Amino acid sequence: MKLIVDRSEDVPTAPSPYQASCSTCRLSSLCLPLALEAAEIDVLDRIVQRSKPLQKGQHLYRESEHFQSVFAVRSGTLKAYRTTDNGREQVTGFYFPGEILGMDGIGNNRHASSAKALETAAVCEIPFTALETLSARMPHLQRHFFQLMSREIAEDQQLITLLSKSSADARVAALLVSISTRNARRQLSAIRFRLSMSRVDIGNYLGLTVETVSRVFSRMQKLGVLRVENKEIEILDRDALVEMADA
Amino acid sequence: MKLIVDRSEDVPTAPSPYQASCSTCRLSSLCLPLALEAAEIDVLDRIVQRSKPLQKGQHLYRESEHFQSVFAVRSGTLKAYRTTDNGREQVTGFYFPGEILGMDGIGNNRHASSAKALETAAVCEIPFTALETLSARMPHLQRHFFQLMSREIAEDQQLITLLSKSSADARVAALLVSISTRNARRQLSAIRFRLSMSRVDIGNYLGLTVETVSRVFSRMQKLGVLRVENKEIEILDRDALVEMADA
DNA sequence: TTGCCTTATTGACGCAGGTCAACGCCCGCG
DNA sequence: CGCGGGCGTTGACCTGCGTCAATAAGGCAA
Repeated sequence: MKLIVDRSEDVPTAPSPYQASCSTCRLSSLCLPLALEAAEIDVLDRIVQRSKPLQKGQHLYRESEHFQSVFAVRSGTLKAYRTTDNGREQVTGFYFPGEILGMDGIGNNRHASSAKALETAAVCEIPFTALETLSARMPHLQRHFFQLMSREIAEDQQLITLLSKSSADARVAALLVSISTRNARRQLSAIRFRLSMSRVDIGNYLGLTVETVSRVFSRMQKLGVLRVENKEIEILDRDALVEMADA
Repeated sequence: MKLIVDRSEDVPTAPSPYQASCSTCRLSSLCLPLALEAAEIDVLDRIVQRSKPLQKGQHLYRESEHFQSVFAVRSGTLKAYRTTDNGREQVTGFYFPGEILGMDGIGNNRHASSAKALETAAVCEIPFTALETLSARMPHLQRHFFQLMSREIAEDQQLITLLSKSSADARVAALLVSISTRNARRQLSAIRFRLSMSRVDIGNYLGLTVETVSRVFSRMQKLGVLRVENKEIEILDRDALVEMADA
């Protein structure tokens, strides 16, 4: 039996300065530095590790691997997923620049999910023990990290609600609205964007089959709510979409 | 328009020592004190507030109320739920003795859900700012609280998987297994217990209708997996139940 | 105890979305 | 440039669960 996980396709953790610092990062207003003062950011900066970008399909970490760090997305998109006992996959989230992933691993020192790049992606690695030490010294940071985790809980609960109650149309609409909103926060277009995830991933995340996702897209296009061209999405009627999202 | 929330049925927060201390609490091995040393427990003890028990149906807190504290269940059961934009209710969790609730409110200083007693219940209130201050001084406590939040995330993700992929049978089976396991941790019977929640709550939590829940119970009884008598449940074949839970 | 009201069970029926199958279209690779 | 394999779309059919309705069984008040 093979005890060593094959990491040949995974990213090396060798330190190498792919980007200057948190203080010059244009995502600092979304990411961990939020709510920190300049001096504090510098301290945080010293524990953050930047490594070479992940290629599409590469894993950042895998379920049940030893947990060591949380990660901030710098560019690109990642998906988190877990494998169920009966071998199926469940996508638990998509992560865009400025967002933090890996927090589900703190609970018992093992990653509770796997994370994989959906396209070329760069991340910042934040060693957790260092973050803990720093948090004890910097109340702002401690507070902020508690908040980030709490928000992850609240967002998961929203997804639970979506999966528990909503129609296929509502689920797809909710995802599109969510992506649109998150794009806006990053100063990107809220009405025109490229889906970095496949239809399979979307369906998996939303608890639908690929066919249903496809049909919903077609239907929304026919209704004049969306324009869909492969992975390119244009939202033509955002209000209608928001409406559909809680129907 | 009424700006003051009606709290007439809610619990008063007046301090009154309904129970001695964390160090004598028989739940200390499940709850916040876990992983703390005796001296540390005493410090924690001083910030915990114990108030008079909640009656069945009473709210502990309500969605969008100002967030101030997290709570540990001492006895009884509570349910957490949120109200969707279109007015429906979504049960997001059940909380048994030794478990912590309210952590979803940290993110933006408002409770993201409401919590209501399903039967007479006693809770310990842990003011969050005090907990933060203490955490900065006691690394064990900080670590433990990070872990608790992380586990809540991981559990929500499990529920997401359940709702996204599983049949009605699997959902009900998974809930029963979960309750059974949590009972065992509290040294209670893992095979015979009373459901403190209604069929409506179960259905709501699992994304099913009352009728379906009822039918699943009947079916499982016919198969000899369960014995159901109103709220009393006896698990006759735990292995079969576990099997069903991931089918 | 009686009576009322809420909760649970059971049956008949319909439909949203899953399943299966066929086909077209990107896109990466030789 | 042409070929092959994954990805996406569409259609036809099927089924698990929701919906509606009727009845039973608790449980609490008086």
